[in-house]
Amino acid sequence: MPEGHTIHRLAHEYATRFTTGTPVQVTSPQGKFADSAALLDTHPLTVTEAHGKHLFLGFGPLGWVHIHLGLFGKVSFENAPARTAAGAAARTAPKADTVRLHLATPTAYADLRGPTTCTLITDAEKRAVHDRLGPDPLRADADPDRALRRIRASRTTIAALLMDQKVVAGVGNVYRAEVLFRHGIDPYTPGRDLTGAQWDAIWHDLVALMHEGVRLNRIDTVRPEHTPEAMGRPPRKDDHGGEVYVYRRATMPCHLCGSEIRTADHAARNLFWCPTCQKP
DNA sequence: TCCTTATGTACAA
DNA sequence: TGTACCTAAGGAC
Repeated sequence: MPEGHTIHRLAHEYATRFTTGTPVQVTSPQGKFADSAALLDTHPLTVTEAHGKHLFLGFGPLGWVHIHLGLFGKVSFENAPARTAAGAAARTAPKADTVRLHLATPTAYADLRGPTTCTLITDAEKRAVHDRLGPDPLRADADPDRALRRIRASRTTIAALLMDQKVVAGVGNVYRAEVLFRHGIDPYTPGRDLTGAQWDAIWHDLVALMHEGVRLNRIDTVRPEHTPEAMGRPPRKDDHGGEVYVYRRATMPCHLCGSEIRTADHAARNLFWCPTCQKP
């Protein structure tokens, strides 16, 4: 389940295994990508790229596979030959195959499941995707001033603006909640009231946090002085792994001030914040 | 075994 | 603002 760090890591993982000049076997066991898979089958993958939560697999003149994981999408990699369909069927329950995109070489394979987008697109269509995305803290070409101009022109809350991929690309619900906590910013602050210094701090923190996310393959936002070891509290027992300040900690005490962490439905997502540490 | 939930987005009204 | 879509894990029974 992905925020931008996941997608950048996937771009790197696909590249490591498949941009080797070796022809790649491309199939769609689940069927929804079958026609395009047939077109790409046995061609080499030449380059991969990520912008925000969008992933692009380049097949040279044949175009790009545009992937968006949505809320549930996942990719699994194996550094081993793929089992044959017959072998796989013998080993698994007679449940429908959910693999939308299967890439395979003699030494590795990758299975994509549950994406909201997996389509073959042209260079022009890819450009259009980039054009509607804001700066990505994980890309070297990102211009944070572009984001600030949109933020300062908006009455929408900074919480909602951070999730708007036209404003900033790659930030999701966890980084949004955590970066606002780390800078003591009330999530309901209107964009136009955010100071340049606040945005500067948010942006540079996102760059650092998200690079760390790519490296660890995990969202970890707690400063060294606030870790469970440093503060003598039990580590987080949770499926997401990383240590966080507020994300999914509703009703639990704030690590810094002890106040109950609050949650609210905000623009169709769950927002989490500390009412004491994040004052207007 | 069923139900809920989820790190997301697009589209309709 | 509500709804549709895609999958799998975890918890309640």
